[in-house]
Amino acid sequence: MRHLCMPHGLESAVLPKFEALVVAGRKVRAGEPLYFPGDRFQSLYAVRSGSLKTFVTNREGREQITGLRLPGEALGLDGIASGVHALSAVALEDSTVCTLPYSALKELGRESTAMQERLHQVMGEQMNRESAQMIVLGAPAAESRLASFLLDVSQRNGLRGYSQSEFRLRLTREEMGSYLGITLETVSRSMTRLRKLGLIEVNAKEIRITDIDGLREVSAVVSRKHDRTGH
Amino acid sequence: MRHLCMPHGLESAVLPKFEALVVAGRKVRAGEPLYFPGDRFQSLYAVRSGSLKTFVTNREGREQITGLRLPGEALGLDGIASGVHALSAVALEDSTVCTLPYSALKELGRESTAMQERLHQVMGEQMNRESAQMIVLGAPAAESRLASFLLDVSQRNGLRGYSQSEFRLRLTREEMGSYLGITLETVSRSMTRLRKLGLIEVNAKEIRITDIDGLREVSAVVSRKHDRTGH
DNA sequence: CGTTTCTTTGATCTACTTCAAGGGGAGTGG
DNA sequence: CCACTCCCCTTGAAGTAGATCAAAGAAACG
Repeated sequence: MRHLCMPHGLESAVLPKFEALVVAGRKVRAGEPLYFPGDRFQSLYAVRSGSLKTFVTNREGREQITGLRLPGEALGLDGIASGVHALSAVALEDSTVCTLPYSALKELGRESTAMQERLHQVMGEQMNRESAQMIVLGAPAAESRLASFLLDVSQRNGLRGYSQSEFRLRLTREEMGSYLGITLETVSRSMTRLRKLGLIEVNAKEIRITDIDGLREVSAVVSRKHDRTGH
Repeated sequence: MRHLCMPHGLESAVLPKFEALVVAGRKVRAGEPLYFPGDRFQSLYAVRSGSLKTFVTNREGREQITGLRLPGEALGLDGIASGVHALSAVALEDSTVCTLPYSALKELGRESTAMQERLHQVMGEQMNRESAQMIVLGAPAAESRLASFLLDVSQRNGLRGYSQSEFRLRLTREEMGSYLGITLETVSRSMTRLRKLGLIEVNAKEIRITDIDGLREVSAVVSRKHDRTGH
């Protein structure tokens, strides 16, 4: 469990203190919120089991998905800037999260360089993940967006020791579409096309990647040429 | 100048130390890089004058713009996670930046709570800015993307005491398009449409917002209905 | 099991891309 | 100071990927 709450790079000296800090895992049922926009930011979370989505809801009530959090990943950073959460976080299935009170985290950061660095690193990763997503959204076509997304999930699964080639994606087609900037129908059709290309197998939410290199190729295709930069 | 290098919320006690830390402003000529992907991450930067773009270049040499940095804004965070910069940063015009060595920044953070919080805040703002951009890219149509972008720049200008209604945008149409996920032609056409709606005046790179509320309306329009969420 | 929600697939429509061509504006060199 | 060049921007015309509308099948859930 400590494993999932703040995995890499912590020197053993701080570990006991760190563990004392972690509030016992909290359960979040499928469909239930972990936090809402406007909630006071008090803690970071780490997903221990299950998965959650983050999103904003606009005036018209449209849900724009901004992220998917898998086991071992951090959650809640969106509150750091203003002290108030900017996003909604809702469980996609029955899940558990560790709670890391921010005040204690800050204190530990002042005591231990490694702890401070680890915290910065987590934030930095979050930033980089978001720019990467901007890149996906910025240019290419629907099919390659979906391919990028599947590769991303696969890779993140692998990072924590789960299967890279087979996983269950709890997002609906509509949620994926929202995340990828396309409609649910286009998600569905792209899924079918990838399946017919022999790159993946799909069984409802169960995804199996059968040709990861092929998928990488699709994800790299810049079908919107968009591209007279010529550098 | 201290003003632009780390403005809000620093208690006076740390200020002298902080100022000692800031390496004298560095000049970057129009078109010149501040850093490249792969460069070792050693410092954060704050734009003092001018403006810069950040971007990644993909295999095919396409430049995908990920951000625009105006005076008073932080730059370089993309290196925190891995110790190596992930993006390119290039000046759009003759600019100056302050250099804030990261190691010293960390140290100061350990000494002063305010300093630590300020650093976290800067990172948090960066994250939130990026999710906001994902939202722009995720759903609506070209015209509202452009409107959102202009409003964003306007608001950021206002935040630092510059004019909210009139500014010079050094990005080319192609760069804006890349940032917004549309082609340069569509940027141009959308610009024309906003002009004909009486919302902005355009003179090459000079932008004047004449009807900010109208612009807000356009930015909120969800023309791709995309939207059967019905929450 | 029946009801609701999600997914797939088809048919049409449209906004944006692509291709193309002309018109500045800024900088450079004569 | 003009002429030349290089970019960048604008606008037009045509093609297309993806949105929208629609309907039926498949899971999920109580």
